[in-house]
Amino acid sequence: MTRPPHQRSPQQRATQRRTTLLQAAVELLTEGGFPALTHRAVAQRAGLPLAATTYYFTNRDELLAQAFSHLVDQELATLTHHGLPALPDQLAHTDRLHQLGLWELYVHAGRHPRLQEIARRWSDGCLALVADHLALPPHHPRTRLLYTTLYALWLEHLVEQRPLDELRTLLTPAAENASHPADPAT
Amino acid sequence: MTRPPHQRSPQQRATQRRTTLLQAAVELLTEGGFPALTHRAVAQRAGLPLAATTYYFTNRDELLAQAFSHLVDQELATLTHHGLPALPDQLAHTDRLHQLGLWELYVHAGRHPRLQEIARRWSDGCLALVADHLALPPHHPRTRLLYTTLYALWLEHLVEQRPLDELRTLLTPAAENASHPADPAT
DNA sequence: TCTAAACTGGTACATCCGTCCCACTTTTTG
DNA sequence: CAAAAAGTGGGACGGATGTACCAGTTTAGA
Repeated sequence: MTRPPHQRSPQQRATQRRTTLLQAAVELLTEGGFPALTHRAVAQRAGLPLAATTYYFTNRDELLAQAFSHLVDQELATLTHHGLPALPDQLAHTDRLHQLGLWELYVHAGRHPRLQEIARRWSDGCLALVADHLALPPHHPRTRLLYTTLYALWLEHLVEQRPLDELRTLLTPAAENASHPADPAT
Repeated sequence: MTRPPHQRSPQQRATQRRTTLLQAAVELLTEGGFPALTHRAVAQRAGLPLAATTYYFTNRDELLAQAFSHLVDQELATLTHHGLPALPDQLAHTDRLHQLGLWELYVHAGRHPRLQEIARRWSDGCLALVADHLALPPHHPRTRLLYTTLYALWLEHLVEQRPLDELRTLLTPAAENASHPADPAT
């Protein structure tokens, strides 16, 4: 036991510092939006000196990109773990700003080609999730239809804080019928 | 001729200055995103002194909110003038960043209650446009369905720069059938 | 063991930002 | 016509930010 028990080797300590910084960046980003992502804030939240942020990430843009990637990975993992039908409950219970941060980054990617590939990974992951739910290939029209509807209702809920009823009914087994509005009632 | 010909009365000059500043703010916002909206940049683009921005708008937030409102008005007017079916061509031809700026502001509104009502005006306007296109009430399931699909495909195109084919087929008259994937082919 | 590389952390710098202040002119009001 | 109000423009202030620098330490490879 020549080392403190909570850190193995120095390069392991280094990579742990990296992820600590990344996690801090993600939290700040989701809590306060883009302006909250400053080197100083990240360092303080991670309990590390300011210079650590510039040492592990060349740019603020770099930090942003990697935080985005990190967030996408996390969110996609959570989503696949809980399954699509649990999405409405998750939206209702987990922090709204957390979800919002992800979508802010997604839209932000429209201006930065570097981020675009990450944005595509996010939407591809969501589409795959829907395909899995329907047991259909991703390119199938019905998969696409449910995907786009989900996409829109999700974001609309986050931004405008509208009720989730529509989304809920879409994801119940009866959605098979609901997504075919062939019945011209009213 | 006691006045220069290009300005009538002083309060007319004042309101014109207001709108000039607002227009400059909208342009900067759509060209460079949020960080581009600074008092100095707005003043410079409008050809006015820096203090004019703080004179006509108490806050940067005020300026942002009014610019957002201005942009929504503009865009909604253009959209209703050209009609929904022209949307894909418009998306393909007009500046992508311009459209993107609007959606950035829309998502940004999720964090600022003051902006939320403007965001709702935007989405309500879009929904009304779709309802008009289909000659159905806004609450009709089919209206909602086309609206959400449009919403998602539009934003996906802007952010990820994916082709617009899907959107195009949705808005052709044949969309009546395309939006009912009742045919379980494949 | 010795040297080059990686890592650490404190600090300094130049820049840009929002906002305030103040002198000055023009317009409206009583 | 006088005085109050609104409009105008130049400049300054305090604060925050990204990033560079550098002295010191620790680790890895010869």
